[in-house]
Amino acid sequence: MTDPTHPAPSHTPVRVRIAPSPTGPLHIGTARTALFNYLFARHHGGTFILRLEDTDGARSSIAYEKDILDGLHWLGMTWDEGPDVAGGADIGTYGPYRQMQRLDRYEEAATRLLDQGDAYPCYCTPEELDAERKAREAAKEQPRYSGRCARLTPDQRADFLAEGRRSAIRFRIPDGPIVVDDIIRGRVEIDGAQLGGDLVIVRADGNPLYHFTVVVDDAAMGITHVIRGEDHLSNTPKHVLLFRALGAAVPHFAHLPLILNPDGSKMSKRKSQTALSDYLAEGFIREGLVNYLGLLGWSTGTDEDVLSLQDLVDQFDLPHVQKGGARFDRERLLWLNGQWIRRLSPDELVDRLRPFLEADRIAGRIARMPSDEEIRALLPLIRERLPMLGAVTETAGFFFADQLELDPAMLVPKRWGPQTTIEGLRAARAAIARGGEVTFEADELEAPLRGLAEERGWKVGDLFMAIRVAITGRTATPPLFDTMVALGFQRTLARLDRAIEVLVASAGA
RNA sequence: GCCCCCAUCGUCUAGAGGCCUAGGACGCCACCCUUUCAAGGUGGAGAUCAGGGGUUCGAAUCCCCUUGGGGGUACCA
Repeated sequence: MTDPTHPAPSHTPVRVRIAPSPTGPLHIGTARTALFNYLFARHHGGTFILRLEDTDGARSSIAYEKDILDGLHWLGMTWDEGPDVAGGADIGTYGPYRQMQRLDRYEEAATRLLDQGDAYPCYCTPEELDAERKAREAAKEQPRYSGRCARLTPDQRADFLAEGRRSAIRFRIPDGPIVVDDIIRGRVEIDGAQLGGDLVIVRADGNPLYHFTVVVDDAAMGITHVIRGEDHLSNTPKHVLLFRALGAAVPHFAHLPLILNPDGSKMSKRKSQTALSDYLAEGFIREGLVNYLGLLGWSTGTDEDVLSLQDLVDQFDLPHVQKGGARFDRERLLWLNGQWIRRLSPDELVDRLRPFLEADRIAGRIARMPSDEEIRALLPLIRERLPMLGAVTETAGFFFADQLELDPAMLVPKRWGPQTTIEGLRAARAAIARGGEVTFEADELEAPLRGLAEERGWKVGDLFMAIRVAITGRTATPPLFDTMVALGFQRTLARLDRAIEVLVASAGA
């Protein structure tokens, strides 16, 4: 914390925010940015704020707002200020935390900039601007607003008004270097002349624009550290200028590396699964996702890689954030998810599995819904076979089937023919029945069946595989005897009988 | 086009001038365990630290150039 590249937040209480725009479902990148802000806030005992940037009325919706808030909560994050529930009331004293409810503040700030001469009304129409841009393009000049409205006389303004023109408001961007001291990237210097000319901060229809609202809000909410994606780095000089013009303290900036598609471009819906809810629906659990996201672009500097949210809070720091973009690696996420599924308590795992089984029951992928006790009993057989919760039916669905779909070809082990298989299954059935229901236990089943194979000169693997497919319909299953026990004496025998029937029928034909 | 950022195994990364004949993890390949599949264990392949110049007794680490990648450049956020 005394690192020189790490502005000591101990002096001023940390205030950070995540400012999602409810124009789509919670994006995995937004979730990570939120997480890093959250970790930073909690690590330093600061305040984590959620602000909704909903000024794009046409694209914003309460459904997306809900998706975003629910997703962040689901991951385990809580915020100290902002709306706690979608559409709900704000918590915190710097509110409101929805930009649509802060329009008066933007208006006030814009008026101030106008009065100070830092901003001016611009009467150019979109058509004029467009023509200007094209002309510059043709002349191979950089796109940049000419500034034609920057020095209008009162008379000229009156004329435009008389024409019925409405004005946007532009903020003056002076030429000259602007320095951004980024905690992650160091000193970044950009010339104001490269910023595209004076910036529109309020549209002709009166709606304030993003670059303006973020700054007004960050200033008003006392944000001390702006932690966001690298895609905002180039625009930061505009923000710095705005903070200064508004007479506000410029916050510290930390630009995070972007999450990339497998091909290395900025992560997009087109090339990747970006909605957090889609991961949730597949059965990724919060512990796995948080762990993975926390390590995308940041590391502890040690060899540990299975980390809980609390571990991340304890160890998080900005200087260890990577500068280069990070490709999203589903395999690694899957592995971490499996790690965390195995670490869940039995009760917890049953609770998390239940909705997936219910969904598959409704979808008709399993015939009946198992009880909690039944799921719990199966846990030792399936928990290390679940990379994600959604795999439960694939792994254990045969337990809850009324009748297995049996493929005669699959029933016959590679080295065996149909006749041998029928023989083997009949003999196995007899041996199991002979053992009786009382001693129907994994330990008691193995010896007689093994003995049977030896006696008949069969490879145990072949016999066991035939039985396995007969009672599960699959070649890959949990351990055979545990599976039989979980299935129960009667059902095991019934399934063996049916498999024999199926084989006899297909062999006879 | 212009501006900005970045550059260590396929991927995520450790590394802040000598501890590096570059470490860990995922994935991959073997082997062990084993009735299948997993899980677990052990071992292995895998990076001339993008390339080239400097600086230094010494560079993956500092500087410059080149190349490559990414981002930005709206009356979108």
